[in-house]
Amino acid sequence: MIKYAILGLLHYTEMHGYRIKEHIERNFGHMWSINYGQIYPNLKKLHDDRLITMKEVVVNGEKGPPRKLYSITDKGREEFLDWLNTSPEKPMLLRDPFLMRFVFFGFGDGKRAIEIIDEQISRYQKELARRKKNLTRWEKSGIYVRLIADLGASLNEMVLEWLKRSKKEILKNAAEK
Amino acid sequence: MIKYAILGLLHYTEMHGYRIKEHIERNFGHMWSINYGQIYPNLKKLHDDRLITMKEVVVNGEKGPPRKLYSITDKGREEFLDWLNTSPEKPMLLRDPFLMRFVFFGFGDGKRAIEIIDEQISRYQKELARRKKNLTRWEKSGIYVRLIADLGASLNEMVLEWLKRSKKEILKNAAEK
DNA sequence: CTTTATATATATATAAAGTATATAATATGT
DNA sequence: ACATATTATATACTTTATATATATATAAAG
Repeated sequence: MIKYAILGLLHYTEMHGYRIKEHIERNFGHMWSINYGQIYPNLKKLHDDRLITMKEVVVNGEKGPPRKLYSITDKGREEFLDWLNTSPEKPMLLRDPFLMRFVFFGFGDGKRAIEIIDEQISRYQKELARRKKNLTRWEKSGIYVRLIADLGASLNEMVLEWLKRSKKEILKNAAEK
Repeated sequence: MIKYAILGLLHYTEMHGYRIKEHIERNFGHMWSINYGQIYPNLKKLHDDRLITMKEVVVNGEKGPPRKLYSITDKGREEFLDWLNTSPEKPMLLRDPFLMRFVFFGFGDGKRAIEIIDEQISRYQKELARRKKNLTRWEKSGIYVRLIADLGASLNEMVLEWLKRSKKEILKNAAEK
């Protein structure tokens, strides 16, 4: 799927690997992260498959080694649009190290569980503040990107409320015993 | 992380691979799925590392080849609890093939986008109905498991509302042009 | 004016997660 | 007797994710 994320970005404009990472983190970094170890091998494969082309450029006054600018080809555009029109294969996947622990908190120390929940609450509070502040930034990026940003903020808010409610219930439950 | 999911389940009771998959899909299948290709290699590794023990049993009157019953060892219990007490490394990851397409819908055919959103709406409606019906089933499984089930249903409901709202906004937006 | 730190940029090795498929044993229906 | 479904394990392969190495240029510190 990373393949299509890259093709989608190159659909906007030509880019090099480093810039692609920046964009992904800035744009849909609400919900995921990406890694150079995923980007460069994918770029290589896309290039081998003739879905993108590459030109090496040195930009005067800019830091770092020469950049490899990739552009999407007609073949790439075609394959990207084919993918865009197919129905998504699988439903949402939520693999979260916190939730994973949460289901098993009954086996561990209740006090430590509350501590971890508190950490999570402050993490989500910071994140929500950051998102709400940035919501306006997406207004001009088109309706779909804006709606995704809305979803990100709503999800964040919902989970935060759930965390607070859970903490209360767990404490109440512990007090009753 | 699958390693710890398996250890967590074996913390309840001894199990064989096939049963582990059943349990994972039944218990936290709200949000993920798991695969034999992930379970058996993990069981092998856990056994090599002496975190679980194995005994092969043939249950009379039951179908299939002999089962390999795995139990958690003291060493396994220790490592599991250590993990449970550590702070979760990374925040929630949301890698969804639908959302992935959604951000790029601006590049594609608007009518097809609405079709895919409709598919998604009916998918989420069915799923939400199933979840709400099952919510009571978790009541007896302890507070943490119940709270996770609540979160699953809430997330489902929220995304469904977002899908409906998005559809309206997209149609309105298209009509204005 | 040199060394150190920092930002930019690419690349690769390894590990973990996920998909697809093969194999085997037994119960059950026809 | 034979096809079919269910239970169960196993492995090959692909994709995703982490960790780390390398190179270049600017900026800052001493």
